[in-house]
Amino acid sequence: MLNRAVLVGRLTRDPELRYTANGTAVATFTLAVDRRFGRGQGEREADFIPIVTWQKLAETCAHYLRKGRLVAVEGRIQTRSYENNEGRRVYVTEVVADNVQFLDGARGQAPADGGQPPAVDPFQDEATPIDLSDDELPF
Amino acid sequence: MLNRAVLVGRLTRDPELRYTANGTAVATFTLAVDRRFGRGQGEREADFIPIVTWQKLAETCAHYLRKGRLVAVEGRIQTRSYENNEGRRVYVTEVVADNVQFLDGARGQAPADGGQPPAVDPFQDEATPIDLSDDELPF
Amino acid sequence: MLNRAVLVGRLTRDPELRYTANGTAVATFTLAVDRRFGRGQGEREADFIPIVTWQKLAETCAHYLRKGRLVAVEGRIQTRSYENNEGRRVYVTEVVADNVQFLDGARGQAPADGGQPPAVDPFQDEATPIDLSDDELPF
Amino acid sequence: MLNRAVLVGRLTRDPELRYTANGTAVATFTLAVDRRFGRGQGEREADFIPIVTWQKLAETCAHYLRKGRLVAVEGRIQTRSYENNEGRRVYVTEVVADNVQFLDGARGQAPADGGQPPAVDPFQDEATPIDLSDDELPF
DNA sequence: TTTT
DNA sequence: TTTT
Repeated sequence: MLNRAVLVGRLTRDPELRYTANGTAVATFTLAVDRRFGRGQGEREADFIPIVTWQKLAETCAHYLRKGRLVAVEGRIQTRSYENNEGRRVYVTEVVADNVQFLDGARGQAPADGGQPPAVDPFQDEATPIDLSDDELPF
Repeated sequence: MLNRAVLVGRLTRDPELRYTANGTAVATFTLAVDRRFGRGQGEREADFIPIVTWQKLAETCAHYLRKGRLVAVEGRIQTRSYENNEGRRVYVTEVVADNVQFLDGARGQAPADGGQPPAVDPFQDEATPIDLSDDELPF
Repeated sequence: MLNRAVLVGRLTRDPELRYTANGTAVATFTLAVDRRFGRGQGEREADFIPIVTWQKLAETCAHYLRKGRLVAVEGRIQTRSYENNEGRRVYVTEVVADNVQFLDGARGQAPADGGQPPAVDPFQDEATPIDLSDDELPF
Repeated sequence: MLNRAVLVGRLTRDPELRYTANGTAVATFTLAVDRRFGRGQGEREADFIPIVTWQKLAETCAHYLRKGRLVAVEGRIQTRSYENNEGRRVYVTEVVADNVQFLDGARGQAPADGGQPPAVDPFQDEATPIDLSDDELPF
């Protein structure tokens, strides 16, 4: 009915880019979101939140983001389960991002994949949300 | 740095109320958040999102909410891991709610626990977020 | 860069439906969002937040919503200014909604405009956000 | 019932710090939130969103923030009206922030007010929301 | 298994 | 393991 998450944090590692069986790009990364607490707010901990992006946004993230970069992420919380290689059902909760903003201003840095920029303008504001529910995630 | 989730959905079952070693109330439940998709939006699926609440808000939720009730939940996404009874490390992602709004208007219904209302006014707007990071979750 | 508002509240009156010079539908209404405060949370006040919706979502809102209905609204905060009929510049801040969820379950009620349902399925989840920035708002 | 705004943008000028009749600190500033649109996302515009903060958070913002700084702001949308100096009723919509994150990493920069840091640790995560509804805003 |  |  309504499902929205907004996060600001840093990538714990470079994004991973894969493709589904029918060729749709999927990028995944983990966001470390710091949290302060305790009287005086001196203590610090982080939540590590798994992010998934699709299509052009996935390719943009894979191309421009890398470990340590600061980003804002908007999306919805998704739950899914899959059978792991030991035959166990594993439950996953992650954020499916439809908007990723680069907050570091590091456009001049070398891209994470060392390669060519994707054909589309990477600095777009919004992903085009298309029905991908039939896609089998490759992980 | 910034971590906010906002959800509207229905409880999949009555909340569970427990207490930590040092007596803090914790209530947990799962929210079914419907999602429509496909051309014509005819298809429907749900995300099932685990919710945790603490203290007075936990007792209020346990007392007034039950399976099927419509609520709005605000909180932050948290990740944690624990050792399960087979000695495996299990990773959990859930929403720690600091605001739960009852949207059904079913205040006159029998409470989920059939008992006495909690001492505090249940229709408060915001939980008082206190540092509970040392608390060992009983699950 | 990132601009998201999420609201749950009730319409203060029936939505108003208008059309821009080039025929785009625009619906406006005001949302009363209750807030509790004070020790004991006994006191209650409301914020009255102006909402704008466009296109199909506008027609759906105008057709199905009416004064008093409970809705969840997602969108971005927008500021604009215009010259009023006394020649003064007036500044307006409002929420441009791209998702409106009907929370009352009053699908069987008479529609606000007493007429035919719009051709599209009204119970869609997401508006199709199209560039309307050149449209001159008729108010 | 539920009222949450999340913004990332830049200050259009240094914050203004004032005090209410009974000595409560209030800081105000405007956030420019860029938006991209059009095919290719080449066009760019901004929403200019008025922000209000109270108490310690107000003093922290006034002390550390200045024009151009990038921040994330969380809060609720508030509407109020007041009589201006011409005797007209003016309606204002603004975001009352309870969390402001500094995203520039410019902790070493000279503070906006050129003075002493406030006594409290400025890098706290959350404002302590206290009932200030009786306070008369000095503007 | 985690980022600054 | 899921709600209307």
